[in-house]
Amino acid sequence: MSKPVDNPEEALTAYLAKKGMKLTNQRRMIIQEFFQPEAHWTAEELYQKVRRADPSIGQATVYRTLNLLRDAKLARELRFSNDVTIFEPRTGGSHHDHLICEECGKTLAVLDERIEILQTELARKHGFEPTSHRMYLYGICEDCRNAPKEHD
Amino acid sequence: MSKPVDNPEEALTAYLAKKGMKLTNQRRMIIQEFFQPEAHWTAEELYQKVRRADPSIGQATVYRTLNLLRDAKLARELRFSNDVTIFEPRTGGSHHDHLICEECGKTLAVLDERIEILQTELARKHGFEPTSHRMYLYGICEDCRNAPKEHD
DNA sequence: TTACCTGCAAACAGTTTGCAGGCCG
DNA sequence: CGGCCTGCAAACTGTTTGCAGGTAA
Repeated sequence: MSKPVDNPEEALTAYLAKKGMKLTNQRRMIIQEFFQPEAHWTAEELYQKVRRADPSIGQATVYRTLNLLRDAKLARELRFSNDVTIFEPRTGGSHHDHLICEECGKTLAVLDERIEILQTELARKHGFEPTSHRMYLYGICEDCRNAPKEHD
Repeated sequence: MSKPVDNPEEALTAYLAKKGMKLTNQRRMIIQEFFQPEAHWTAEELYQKVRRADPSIGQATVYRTLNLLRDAKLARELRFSNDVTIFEPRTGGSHHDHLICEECGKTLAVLDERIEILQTELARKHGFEPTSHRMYLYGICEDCRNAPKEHD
C-alpha cells in the first residue's frame, strides 16, 4: 500500500537527507508552487510561475527540481502525443483512468478496482514489479451517438 | 465497428488520393518495412532498416512518412516516459497493451482478455460505445530488480 | 568548511523545415 | 507539365550539462 504523501516539504526533506542533498531556497520555492491540489505543470509553466516570485531563478533549476521530484516519487511525469510533457503532484492517492470521447473530446475520470488488480497481476506475471500505469479508454459518448455530425 | 486495415498500401493510396498527394517509391518502400505484424519502430530504427534497402533515402522522409501514416490513421504513435517515441502499425486487430520497465525501457506487448472485457464494460457503464484504448503498465523488470545499479 | 547547488550559456537529441532539383500522375 | 515529394543541412524545441561562484549543514 503506498502511503499518500501529504506534506511535500517534509517528504522531500527526508528524501534529500537520505541522499545527502540539500533543501535550498529555490527548491522550497518551487515545491511551494508545484504542490497544489489538482495541479499539473509543464516545465515552462512552472518556471514562469516561480520566476514571478523570484526573477533570479534559473530555468535549469526548475528542470532539475522536477526531475528530483520525479525521482523522489513526489511527482508523476506524463508525456502526451502532442509533444507535451507535464508533471503533476503525486500526493494523496487520487489515481484514476481516463474515458475519452473521440467525437467531442469529453473526458471522464473513471476507476474500476477489478481492472486495477488485474493490471498488477498481469505485470507480475511477466516478472515486473508494477509501479504505476496509465489507461485511456476511447469511445463515443452517448450525446455524440445521438447528435448529428459532419463527415470528411 | 472500425474495419481493420489489412492492405496498408491500398489504404494509404486511398488516403493520398483523397488528399491530392502521391504514392512515391520512398513511401512504398517505407510502408513495406513498417507494416509487419507486431512491429513497433522508433523513427531511427525504421530509418536504419529502410536505409539498408536504399541508402539514398533521407531521414526526414522517414519522419515525414511516419507522420503521414499517423495522420492517415494507419499507424499509432506512442510516447513513453523514457523519452522513447514509437510508431506501430494499426492494421488488423493485433491489439495489445504495453508493459514498460521504468529502469531500462524494455517494452513487452501484453494482453489480458479479462481486462479487455472489463474495459468495455466500464466504458459502457458510463454511456460510451468503446472504440479503442491504450494501456501502459509501468514497473521494474526482473533483470533490473536483480541487476547491479546504484542505490539511494 | 565542504559538498552540494545555482544561474548562465552552451551542448544535445529528436524532430521539423527551407530549398533546389526530381518524379508521380 | 505542374505540383507534390525528396535529400540535404540548417533550424528548432525541450531538456541536460559544464563551469565558476554561492550556500546549506
